[in-house]
Amino acid sequence: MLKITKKVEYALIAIRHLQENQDNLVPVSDISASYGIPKEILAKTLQKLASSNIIESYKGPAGGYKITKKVAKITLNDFFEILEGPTAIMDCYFQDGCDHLNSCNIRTPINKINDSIRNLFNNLTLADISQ
Amino acid sequence: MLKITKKVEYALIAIRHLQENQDNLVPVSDISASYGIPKEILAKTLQKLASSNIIESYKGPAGGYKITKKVAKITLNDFFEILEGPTAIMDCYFQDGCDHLNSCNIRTPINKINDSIRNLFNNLTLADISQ
DNA sequence: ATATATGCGATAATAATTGTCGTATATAAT
DNA sequence: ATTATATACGACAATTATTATCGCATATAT
Ligand code: FES
Ligand code: FES
Repeated sequence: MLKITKKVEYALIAIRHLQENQDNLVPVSDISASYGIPKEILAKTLQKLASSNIIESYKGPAGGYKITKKVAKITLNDFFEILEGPTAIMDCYFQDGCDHLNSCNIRTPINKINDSIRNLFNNLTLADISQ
Repeated sequence: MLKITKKVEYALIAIRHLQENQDNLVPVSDISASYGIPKEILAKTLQKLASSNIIESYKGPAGGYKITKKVAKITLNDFFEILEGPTAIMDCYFQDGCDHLNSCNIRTPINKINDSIRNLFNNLTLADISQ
């Protein structure tokens, strides 16, 4: 439990790689080959990051991806939520219609813990992944 | 991603319930009925907690579970690890033989983040779940 | 034109989680 | 002694989430 997904892992690896190669356009195949990441899954992940303007994409030969300047300002929480939706250790942190809400005796403390975790991820940026 | 399991959710609900009923022995069926938790799965979870001496078990009629005094000192990290094994957002935090170790460019930052999360859970106890 | 690269939806394979069933053991009460 | 209640434990089934693959479309540099 409490695992990040491979999708996020791959994305973080890619972000760091792009940060270390800021001067070049890097195609997906380069990254997937370098780190042994399945190409298609990485491609779709980077597409999502591109549509969120975290990276820029260029099509065609000699095309690829490039990091944007704002990357250093993207928090880990934003990054996670772009790829995986709301960060919550239990669904009922966001979901309003929880069946057990009436009888539930742990909602408040769980939400506090969740706040702490979100706070942690809100105070880290993608720049912190490259150190 | 980053979800706790139902097993842990159920266990936390049970712990809080037992804390609120310290004077009685509470059978699994009471808790499972009160919160709509599948009985068998809760039973096995409480058995694990009993064998770790977090709660005490009494067999036979009028038997059930009872909280121990040391509960307030059990950290959430210990609790999680009893039920789900090592707390790690990625396997390679603990696992030594990661295939990607040579090429991996995010191990150090990921491990730092993991330390922060473990630190968070090490500074909360089961008593904090009952507030 | 052609080769290379991203963009996108559908679907398959795998793994993890969640839940069920059957049986054994202990014990209090009758 | 017998019965009813409760924990203890292992094997298995069902469900869900994650991970990976496939096919086709679009853009663009040469
Ligand atoms: S389980 Fe949803 S509110 Fe507690
Ligand atoms: S993926 Fe295992 S060390 Fe980075």
